[in-house]
Amino acid sequence: MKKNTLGHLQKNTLREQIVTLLAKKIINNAIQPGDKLPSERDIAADLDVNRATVREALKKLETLGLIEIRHGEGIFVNDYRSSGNLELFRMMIYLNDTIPLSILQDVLEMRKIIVPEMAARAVQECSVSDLEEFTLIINEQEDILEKDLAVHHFIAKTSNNMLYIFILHFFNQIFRDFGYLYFENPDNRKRSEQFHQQLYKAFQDKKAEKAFSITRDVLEYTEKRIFDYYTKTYSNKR
Amino acid sequence: MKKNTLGHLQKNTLREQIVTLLAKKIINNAIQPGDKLPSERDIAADLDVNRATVREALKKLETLGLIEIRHGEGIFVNDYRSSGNLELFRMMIYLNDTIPLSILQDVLEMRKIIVPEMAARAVQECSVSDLEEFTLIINEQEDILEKDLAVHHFIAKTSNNMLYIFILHFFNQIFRDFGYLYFENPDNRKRSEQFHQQLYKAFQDKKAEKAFSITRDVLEYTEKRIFDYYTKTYSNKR
DNA sequence: ATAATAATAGTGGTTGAACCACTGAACCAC
DNA sequence: GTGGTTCAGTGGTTCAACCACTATTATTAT
Repeated sequence: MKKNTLGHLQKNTLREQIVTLLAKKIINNAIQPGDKLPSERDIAADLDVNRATVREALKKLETLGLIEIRHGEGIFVNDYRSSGNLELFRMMIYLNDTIPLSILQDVLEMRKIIVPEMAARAVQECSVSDLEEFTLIINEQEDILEKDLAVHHFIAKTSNNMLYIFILHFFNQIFRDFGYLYFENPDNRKRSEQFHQQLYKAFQDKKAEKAFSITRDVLEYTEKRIFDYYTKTYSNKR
Repeated sequence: MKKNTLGHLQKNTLREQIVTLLAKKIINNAIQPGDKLPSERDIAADLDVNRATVREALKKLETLGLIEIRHGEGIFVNDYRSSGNLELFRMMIYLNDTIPLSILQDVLEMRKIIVPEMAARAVQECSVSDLEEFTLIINEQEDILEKDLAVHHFIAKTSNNMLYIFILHFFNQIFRDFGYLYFENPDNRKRSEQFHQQLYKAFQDKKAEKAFSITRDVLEYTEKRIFDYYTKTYSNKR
């Protein structure tokens, strides 16, 4: 493989390789916020790829909020800690081999704040046909992970807050990738089934406060179990 | 929109025009989820632009979660309601001339849930040097809008939850563009100054519960004033 | 006839060279 | 100083061609 100053390329399409390469450099602070990147022509020459390919990669990095491209001036690195968006946050999770504990904590904490509130609101907005949909989810979905994700998505949709749907989708993307580990444990599977049943009853009875506490409790249980698992698995590395 | 002396200029690269054009078609359901878009070549020919330009636009739409590009197959429209991200949500605000009331409600509601919790957490995490930074923000920032944004950013940073920083940045992007209207009102300016002072005291005294209630109260005030303004301004259109 | 295989058409991915449009700096004229 | 002019460097766009992947169709072997 060709040696160059920016690093090596390996993965899928050339463009995605460039995205990953530059994103890593920025997130790992190899390139500092405010720094100016080499020109598109220089990057292309350095990586030995075409300028159009580099431009597509840069366009993605710009949409992720990692860089700012100024016509006639150049390409500048943003401070992703203050200018990033959730898609970037998600990317950071997958950039490393293991999900950093700090990020996991952040996600679980935010989830614990938002989801119970939204469950309470969903109860208030829940119509008869919504409740029927809830029944279908609980009874017809075999896979426990998919069922749990569907329940959360139902909460999001029924809350009638589009912003919540988007944020929840972000949560679900993460838990779809890591949740299968969680549900390998029979206790956890049982706890989730219990949650679904309890929550359904709260929706049936229109008890918003009940839905709130039920949801908060299961998320606290989940958080505890995930931390246990995490510290057990990686304790030797820390 | 953004305020400046002479008025609002719209920047317009060909690529961004294409992004806006296609995004509107998708969000307004002129193109349905699951639909296949014309090929890159056909789109380029249809719009009378080069294929490379179209590709850059498509790359952005893909990063926004609006479409999925499959090598050898084609371009497919996603269901943005379940696959979108916050950057897309933000774009939806600016696609129309006026920010839809429903979206405004969603944002304000979510803000009311998240920010007080984070303020409480920030108090607990707040160090002496953090408090000094808070002092600087309150005393040295002249512009009330910038000061308010800085206070919120301080809360986010001090809470030590990176996910919150990202979500708050999303809020701030919106309020930076619309907040000047809000602060034209002297009552609102005064209310915010009061909030900053009260919150600083809560941080000083390490009163997390106090910070929570103070923040919740000001957000409720803000929400009310914004709705008043909105319904007053657009009442004839509805 | 059927199943495996090969050719084909259509799609996105990449390339190279060229030119346009914008920015900042240096220089010039007033 | 102030305002133009030029120039070099940057991103934005174009064109024409080819590569790589996918699904379909035609062909072949059984």
